[in-house]
Amino acid sequence: MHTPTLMPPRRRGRPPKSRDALTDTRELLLRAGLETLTEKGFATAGLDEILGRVGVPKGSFYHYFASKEAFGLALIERYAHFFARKLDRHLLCAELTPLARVQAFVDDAQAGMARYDYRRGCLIGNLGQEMGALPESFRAQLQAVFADWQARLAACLRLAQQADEMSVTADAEQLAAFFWIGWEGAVLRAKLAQSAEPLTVFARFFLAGLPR
Amino acid sequence: MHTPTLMPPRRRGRPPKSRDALTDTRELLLRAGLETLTEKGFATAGLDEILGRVGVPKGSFYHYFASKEAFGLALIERYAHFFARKLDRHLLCAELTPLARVQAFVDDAQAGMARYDYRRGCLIGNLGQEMGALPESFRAQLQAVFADWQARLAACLRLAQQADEMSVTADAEQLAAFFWIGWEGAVLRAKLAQSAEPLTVFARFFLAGLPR
DNA sequence: TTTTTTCGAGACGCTCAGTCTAATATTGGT
DNA sequence: ACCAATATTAGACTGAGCGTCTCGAAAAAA
Repeated sequence: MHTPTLMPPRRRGRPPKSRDALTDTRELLLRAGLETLTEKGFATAGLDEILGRVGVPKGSFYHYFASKEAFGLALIERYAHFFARKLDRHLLCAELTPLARVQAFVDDAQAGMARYDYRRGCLIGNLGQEMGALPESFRAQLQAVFADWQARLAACLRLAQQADEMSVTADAEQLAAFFWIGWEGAVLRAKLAQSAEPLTVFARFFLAGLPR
Repeated sequence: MHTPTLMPPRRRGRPPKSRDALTDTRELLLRAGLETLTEKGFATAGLDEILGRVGVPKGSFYHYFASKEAFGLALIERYAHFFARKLDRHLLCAELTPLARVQAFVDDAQAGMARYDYRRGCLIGNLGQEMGALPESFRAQLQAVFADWQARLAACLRLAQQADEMSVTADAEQLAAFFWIGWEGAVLRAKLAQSAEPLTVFARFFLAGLPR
């Protein structure tokens, strides 16, 4: 069962102090977890699968994480952070008009999904869908992440209003909420259809529907 | 473990010919499966849980269904049928203008989610999200269901164009696609937030964004 | 009646997730 | 240089769920 796919055999005992990001076990686990959970979700993702992927034994896992639940919460945090950075990179890009920034984000996300053949979705969306079977502790976390994304997008939309790309009477906050509500649906459909079309369709009509 | 919750103890042996919908075992299983899968999804839903809920032993299950996968496919079919009827009830309602019919569907769905405290979502959306871990046979089925819903809504939107509620230059088919893409996201968020707000927000902006 | 068909009952094996304990290597203090 | 404390790996262990199988019982058909 253990097929340390491409990692060198791991050494026992307390490790030397210096660990780079490529050998740090905790780091490895988080990365592998992210990949697996974005593809399969929380409940379906087997520990053994994640472990096998990076050749880490179970003992190590439970050294770094108190439980699968704790692991999940750590992943949310990490993913939220990663995503917020990506969002900022686009939505704060001074070289583009505010609405062009939104489109830039969409293009980026699209490329991201294509890169993995539309097998991986959005961790937050995946887990949100699974709330029915997830520890209740996840709910607040996930909602907080959405609130954060919404705030970032709303700020960009307000800039769009200032730049006269959109009516100043519109409610930027609500529009941002609308975007993320629908976006998660688009990601889900893209996974199902194994195509970028749902993403482009959603983005196109979102932008087209914005009050002038 | 077996707590035949509220069903009478089932009788052994070949059953009499007449079975009403309340005692037919296959029917019972499908109903219970629908409840559980809309809450939890496919992978998470344990057979034992579904079985325990209606007091049906495993032997019966595997008498009626070749596998959990076959059961899932049967559920998709049944849910799609149920939903198509609901859709028609609203979208073909002659007493309302076409766009009012869309709103009527939204209101209905909203009430439906509230009835179960926002724990149950859309079976098709749930399974779609899980495709990464589902038998590939599900994919085509699920996409077909979405295509069907899209066609029904598109027809309604074309009526809206004829009734001059919406620009005749708009692409009704694409708009219908847009609706379902986002709607699934809204259902997902409603489950997460345990509130109808995502549904209303999505519907409001969808209708408001329609080209005049 | 006798035979055949239909279905319910639940034990069984297998796989796999998640937990826990023991073993092993490194560090830091003296 | 040694020893204690610490960090990490190794893998055994438990329990749950899926799918199978055999058997039992009752209605239907002959």
